[in-house]
Amino acid sequence: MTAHVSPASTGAPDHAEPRWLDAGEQRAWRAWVYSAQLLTDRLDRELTHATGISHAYYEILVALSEEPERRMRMSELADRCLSSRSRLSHAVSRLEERGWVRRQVCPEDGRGQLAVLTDEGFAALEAAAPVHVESVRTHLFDQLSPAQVEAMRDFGEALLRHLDPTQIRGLD
Amino acid sequence: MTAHVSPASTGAPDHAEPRWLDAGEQRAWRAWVYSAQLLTDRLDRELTHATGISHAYYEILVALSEEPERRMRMSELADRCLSSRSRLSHAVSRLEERGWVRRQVCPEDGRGQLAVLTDEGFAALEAAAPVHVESVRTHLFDQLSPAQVEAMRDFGEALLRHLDPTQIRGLD
DNA sequence: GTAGCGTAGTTGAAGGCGCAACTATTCCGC
DNA sequence: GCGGAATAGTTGCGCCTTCAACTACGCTAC
Repeated sequence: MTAHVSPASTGAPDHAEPRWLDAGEQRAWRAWVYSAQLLTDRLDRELTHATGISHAYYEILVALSEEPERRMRMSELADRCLSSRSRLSHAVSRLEERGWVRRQVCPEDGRGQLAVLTDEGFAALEAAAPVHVESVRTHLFDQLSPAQVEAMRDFGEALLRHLDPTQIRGLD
Repeated sequence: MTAHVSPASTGAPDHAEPRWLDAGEQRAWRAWVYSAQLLTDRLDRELTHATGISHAYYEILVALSEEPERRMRMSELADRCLSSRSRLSHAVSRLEERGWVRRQVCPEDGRGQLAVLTDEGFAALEAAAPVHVESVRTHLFDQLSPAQVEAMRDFGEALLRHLDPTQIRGLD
């Protein structure tokens, strides 16, 4: 997967010999990729089928629901949801069609837009939340020892510090 | 994220009170979701931009390259790549257009198809592999202590046992 | 041998997403 | 206060993925 079309050369390197993975690393890597993909797929699928809300949309609703007035600037929301501006804009348009979010020009900045969670949107979120938490319990926490949960957190936070230091806050 | 539209009730449950996450679980969960998404996005992006091969396509090429004759039944390949049949079928069509894979009817079963990696496909994979392994090193292994790598493996394998026991083999 | 069922794989339509181009507004220096 | 650069957000297009319908072949029983 990361070391199969491999070495054989040890002579003059083009750009330095790639740092191939050894067997142990390979195994750890595959365990990570597979489990991450299977878990995200599973959670998304269960949520979508039970509630009609994809995980991506769910996260938007959650982010808005956590704000004081249930409203948020588009770009802040995009950052919070690890989404591109474009993607968020498309998504908010769909959520508007469902009547769960509406847009509102930002008073302080005429360029800006606020996404506002409607009561219907909040209700949809309330209905979906128990389904989601149950999936997360079943497929994640119930499968791990407390020590593994702790390891997962450390590990996740280590990656986060590298990949996006700004996201470290907000881990309530 | 999983416990914000929350309790307040403790009386007669509709279907039993949801098992909300406590603060520690919440934090571990968020660290996991964010890091998993950021890492997969980053790896996919770097690979795609540097080589024109998405991570999904890369995995198909890798799977084929690991087979004795660089060929594999479509459904087996789909399982190996955690892909639906449909998705794989579409993807193989695109890879055929690039001349990296070709289809071949399966001799033993007239219903079946074999996906075969061409020499051009193998060459493309050889070119992409060093880029990919470097990304994985930089964004994953370089950020973790040996103990964390081990924890990641245990943790990933625990989830795998639950989510898809058939994938446990193949972690070379 | 053929009816009926199960399996393998493909296809087309619909929706999600990234990218690049675009509009609208604000900020800054003068 | 005005011109140009920077910022906020949207939009259209194309690719990817899903879902459901479909074709084609194999298997079993009668």
